[in-house]
This record gives sequence, C-alpha cells and structure tokens, in this order.
Amino acid sequence: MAKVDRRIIKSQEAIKKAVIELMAEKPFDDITIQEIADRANVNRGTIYLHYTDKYDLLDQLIEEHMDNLRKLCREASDLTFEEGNYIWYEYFERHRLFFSTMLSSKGAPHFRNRFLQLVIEEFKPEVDVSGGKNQGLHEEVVLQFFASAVVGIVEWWFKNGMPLPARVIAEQTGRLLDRNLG
Amino acid sequence: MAKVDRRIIKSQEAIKKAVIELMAEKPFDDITIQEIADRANVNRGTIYLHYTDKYDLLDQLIEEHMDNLRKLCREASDLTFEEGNYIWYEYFERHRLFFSTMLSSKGAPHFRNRFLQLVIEEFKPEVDVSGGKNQGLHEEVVLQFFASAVVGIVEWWFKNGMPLPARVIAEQTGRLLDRNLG
DNA sequence: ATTGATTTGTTGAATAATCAACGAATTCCA
DNA sequence: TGGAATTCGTTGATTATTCAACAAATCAAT
Repeated sequence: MAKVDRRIIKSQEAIKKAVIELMAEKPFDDITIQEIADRANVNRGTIYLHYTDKYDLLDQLIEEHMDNLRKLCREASDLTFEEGNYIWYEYFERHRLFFSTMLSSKGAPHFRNRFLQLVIEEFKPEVDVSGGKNQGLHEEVVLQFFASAVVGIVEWWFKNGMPLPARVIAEQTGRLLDRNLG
Repeated sequence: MAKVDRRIIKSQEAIKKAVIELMAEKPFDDITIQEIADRANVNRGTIYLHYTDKYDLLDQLIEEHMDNLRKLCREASDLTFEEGNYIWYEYFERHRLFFSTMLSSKGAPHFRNRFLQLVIEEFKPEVDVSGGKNQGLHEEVVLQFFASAVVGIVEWWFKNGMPLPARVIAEQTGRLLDRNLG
C-alpha cells in the first residue's frame, strides 16, 4: 500500500488515543469533539478531515482493531487454538485500555456484538459438522456457542482486571476449544 | 506575546523531548540529527526549520530552562529562601530527566557553568555586603561561595538518585541560605 | 415554549511539515 | 591514504494542519 504521510499517521494516532482515554473517563455521548481535539492536541477541524463525526471515529477505531485481529488469525492459521489464542491475548494486553473500556458496562454497547460477529467469522472455517465429534450439530449452533464462550471469557478477563496472565488464559481456553473443535 | 502556532509547539516539544531522551542513552556527540528526528517522529528537515544544528538545539533547550528558573525567581521574589528553593526543586523534579542528564558525568559539560552563572545572577540582588553579617566581605566571594554550594547540592541530589524529597532538600538548603544571606 | 449558551460541521486563507533529491562534508575502515 | 558509506544542511514542490469565522443544530434552564 502507498506510504501514508507522517502527519496523517500522527494526527490519527493522537485522535484515537484521545478518544479511548476519554471513553475510559466518561460516557461516549458526553464527549465533545472539542474535548477530543484538546486531548489529542490537534485543531478541532483536523478531526473533521479524517472522520465525519465522533460516531464515525469510534466505528473506524473498532473496525481497525477487528482488522488487526483478523490479520493475526491469518498469520496464525496453522497454529493450534491454544497458540492462536495466545496471539490474540497478547494483542488484547497491548491494547488493554481500548478493550477494557469497550467491554466495560458503560462502554460502546454495540462493540460486544461486533466482536462476537468477528469471532464467529473466524471460527467458521474451523468448525466441521460433517464428521467428528460435532457431527449432526447445526453449524450455527456450534459457532454461536463457542464464539459466545470466547467473548464471554474476554469480557470476564477485563472486567475483573485481568486476574490471570495472558499465557494462562490462552492456554485454558485453548484447551477447551481444541477439545471441542479440534 | 503573540500566540504560537500549535504545530510549532508540538514539533519543538517532540524534538526537545527526543534529544533529552537520547542524551540519557548516549553521549551528545554520538547523536545524529536523523536519530533525533526518528525519536521525535518528525521529518529530519523539520529540525532545521527550528534549529541550525544540534548544538543550537541543545543551547536553546538549556536557555529555555534557565528562563523558566528565572521566571520562577521573579514570581517568588518576596518569599524566603526556603520557600523559593522549594519552587525550584519542584521544577527540577518535574524535569528530572533533563537535569539529571545534564548534570551527569557524560552530560553537557558547559551546562554546569551556565547553571552556576544563573544562580549567581539570581543571588546578586539578595546579597548585601554593606551591612549585616556579611559586612566587609567581597560581594563576588559571597556570591561565588553560595552559588557554588547550591549548584553542588543540586548536582549531588541528582547524581545520587534524588535520595531526599524535594520538600526536605529545599528546607535544609533554605535554612542554610537564610542563615547566611537573609 | 423561548431564550441563551454551547456544540457542530464547514469554509478559505495562511502557515508548517513532509518528501525526495541534491552536493558537500564527515566518518569509517581496509 | 584512499574510497565507500553515512551524515549533513538545503532546496522546491506538495500536502496537511491551523486558525478565525460562520450559520445551523443541539442543549439547558427557566
């Protein structure tokens, strides 16, 4: 892809960082564009050069993380669930402020659904109901079942202040998934 | 003073932060402009828009801190040495990376002298050899004596990892100065 | 409901930063 | 010492950001 001007990267990074920080402090609807601009140390107009409004900003922020998680899946497609899980959890840890904010009670309500949808998509190629231990089950049931489980664990992990190391949580959910889908 | 464009502030702040960080890692002479630009996340050319070379950058950085310390003195001109000292030490603490780097053995060799000169200037209005306990002493002797003492304490404080809280060190040097110059 | 204050989204002109490229100076090291 | 590689300092063209100002929309409180 064409190299992006350094100023664009810097502005967008600052704006995204600002909105995440602010969402950790107050409900999204209470945040003004001016506040985001102040926190990001950019002119208010600059935000409109990149996003149509704050909802677009949040959407793009979410989609970017979904994209990154998807890419990690692609790179880890030949790993076990346990190993692949660990790569995801490393990513979660690196962006803990984003994910814990998004999954917190006052976070972005639709984020959880968007996240669930992604997990379902990524699990789909791994699920086989034509044979093996899941023979005879509806694919959608299996997908919804285990994707919900994974999202629920991530939610629990963040809401409880990440009580287990990424390594451990990845290993345990990995074992559960390998046992059921592997 | 006229309001400065936000882009200028941001670039200069990033560049100054970068050079301080790098000076904490390696000798000043080993630092290249490209390294500073990379660390500051600005184009190399941007540095030349603000500084003629890295020595000019270092000079401006030093002079800015000297200016700030001078301003703090003006604002605290009616305080005791002890109170005024505390204000300086708060400033030192806030910019600990700069001062500890500058005063470290491999720091900027001329910074110590520049700093000493500032302290002498700021002490000059406080010294009275026409009467009181310092009657008969040469003004320059008194100035050099106590300014050196103050600089020496600051140097000691940083080289030993700031072993005392700012409040304490300010109180103790304040008592010593009040006793001799007050 | 009406007013007053704040926030929004947009505009155009001015300015700063970026980028790629250059020759010159400096450093490296064989 | 010679030659290669790096760094320097500058250039001109392009692009992004800033700034001040604006009307419209939204909000808050009476």
